[in-house]
Amino acid sequence: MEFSLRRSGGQEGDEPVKKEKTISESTPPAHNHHEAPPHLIKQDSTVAQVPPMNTTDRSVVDASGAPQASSDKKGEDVDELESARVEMGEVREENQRLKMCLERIMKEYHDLQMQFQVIAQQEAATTKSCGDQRPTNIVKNQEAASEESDLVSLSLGRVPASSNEKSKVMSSKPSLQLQREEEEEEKDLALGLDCKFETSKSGSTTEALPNNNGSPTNTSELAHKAEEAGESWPPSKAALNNKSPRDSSTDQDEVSQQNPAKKARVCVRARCDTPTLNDGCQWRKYGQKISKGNPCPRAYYRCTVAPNCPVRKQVQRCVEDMSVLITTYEGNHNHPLPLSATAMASTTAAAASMLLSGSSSTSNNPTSLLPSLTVPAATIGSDLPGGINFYLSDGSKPKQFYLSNPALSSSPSHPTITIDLTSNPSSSNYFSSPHFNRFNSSNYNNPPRFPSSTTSLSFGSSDSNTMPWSNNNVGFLGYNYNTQPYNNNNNRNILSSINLGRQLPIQTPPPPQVHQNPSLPDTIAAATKVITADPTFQSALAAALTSIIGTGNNNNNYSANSVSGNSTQGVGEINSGQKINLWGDVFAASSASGGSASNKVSGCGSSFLSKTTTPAAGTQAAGNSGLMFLPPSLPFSCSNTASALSPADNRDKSNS
DNA sequence: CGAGTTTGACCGGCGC
DNA sequence: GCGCCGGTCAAACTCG
Repeated sequence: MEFSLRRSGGQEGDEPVKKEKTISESTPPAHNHHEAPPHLIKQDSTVAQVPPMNTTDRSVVDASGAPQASSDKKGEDVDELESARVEMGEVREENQRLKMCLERIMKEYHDLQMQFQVIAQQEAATTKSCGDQRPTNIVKNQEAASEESDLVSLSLGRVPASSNEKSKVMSSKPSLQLQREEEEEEKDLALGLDCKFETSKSGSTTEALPNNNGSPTNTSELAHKAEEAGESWPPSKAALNNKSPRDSSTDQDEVSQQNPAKKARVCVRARCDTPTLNDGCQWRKYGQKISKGNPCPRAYYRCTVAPNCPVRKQVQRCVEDMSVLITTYEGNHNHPLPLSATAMASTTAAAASMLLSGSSSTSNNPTSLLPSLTVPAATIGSDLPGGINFYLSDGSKPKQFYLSNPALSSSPSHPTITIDLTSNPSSSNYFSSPHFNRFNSSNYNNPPRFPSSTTSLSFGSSDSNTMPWSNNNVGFLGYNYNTQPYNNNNNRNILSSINLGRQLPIQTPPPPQVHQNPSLPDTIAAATKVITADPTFQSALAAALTSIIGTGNNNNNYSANSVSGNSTQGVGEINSGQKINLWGDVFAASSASGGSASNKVSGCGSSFLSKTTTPAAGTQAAGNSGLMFLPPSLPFSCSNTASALSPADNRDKSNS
């Protein structure tokens, strides 16, 4: 609770965060000590360090104040003093327990880090022994290992030291200093998600990729690219501020040349009866137009949280289903986000990053534009549609969203990734439904450029019946390349049927239990391996997943666990699915404090999309695979406060 | 009165 | 070169 409040305060800016941190470190509320569950390691650790002083101070005050009180209150003061001493003793005991707990966790963290280094070294040695036959793979393995160590930063915007440095620091620093450092990281986290893709500064990932032209390929650079793209969005704005619109000289030209694939967009489709999705941000409408092919007007909004925020969004009703609201986000926020906005912002940022990573790291091959889902050339022209289809189900309430293949974008200058939250139950045969073609295009008004090329990634229940395109019953996670070169047997194992885009050779042996209908735990475990193989995809996936199911119940164990903000060390390092876990934690924490703000209007977000996996299912998922499926509720809701864009509101301007 | 919205005009990219 | 269209601007307007 208190952690969330501090994070919330952190949204106001850097200085308030620092001040609040300082205050919190020096004089934490005494009651916090009792409210915090024991597993809130960091929070408790902070408290554990200081409260003795606090309580001591209080006892001092009592002791010093008592003699000065009137004599008729002396007995009362003595009683208070006694009770305070008892309480102080209890607090000290609890502090000791918390200290021990912290030390134990730190030790475990350190041990795990050492083990990881050993494994990484062994793996590197093994791959080196293979010679230079497949340097790309080796490099990618190392990169994967490196990135794995940077999962936290990739997910949460931390900029940690390398694992070695970190371990050194961890082992050498006093616990209090360590905690302060961790809180600094928390502050970084709280300061927004703009830097969430910043990775280790070791630079190991950049040189690792053999890829091409020096174009950025790792997540960090891609994110930077996305950010640059976002910030470079308002050329006219910049022109207005600095120069005449016609004076499009050096700077912008350079930027545009350096970012040919700029203006990535993330399109969110959600069923919503209210004019706009309340995604937590503040938006100002600056225009409205009728777009071709859709009688519903398209409204243009810009983010007003910060004066110069480049983020824009477009809101438009779906022409085929007026209940579906299509919100397209473009650009990255350059300011701390309200907690209620972090989920959507991180989702879109991750998706945009994913998008740009592909478009920037590859050539003109449209099918390779999908960064983490590189389509084998053989799939071009196949009958499979392109895109990532996330299909979440608790067995009875399937949720589905679709990340269109940006390579299929009909507007190359605006690669778009679509997150479909409409969860259309009628689209049981999703790819064959009329909706698909609509989603498949980056602009649903336009036909897809490559309607027949396809990749698909599906997340669904183990019930294959709920996975319309799953033709080999891969179960919980299916990602099928029927034409994948090394996947001649679709039923071989899940890894062989999944390619997360790097064309990695199958590094891990098939899961021990491989059969046509793998049991759910096995499938989840396999899926986890696959997911964890690609940090970029993890980010996008985790963000998207948590956007749907990762927030909501503020009084659950998940959010409480997330409050620590440091679960990466307690859980993430152990769990191969730490990234998703982290995102879930973040969003849970986010919703815990900011949900009330964003949910002041109950709209489609909660009413339509709050179908959930049961806590038990989430627990099972977390336990088996590290995928912490948090109790759901969408981080955004529909807002009635925004300007109307209802189907009836067709005061269409025909001003073009 | 300030913030936000509406709406006609304008601009630039793109296809023909 | 021209027209279409998406996107943005900015004055007028509305609202609290």
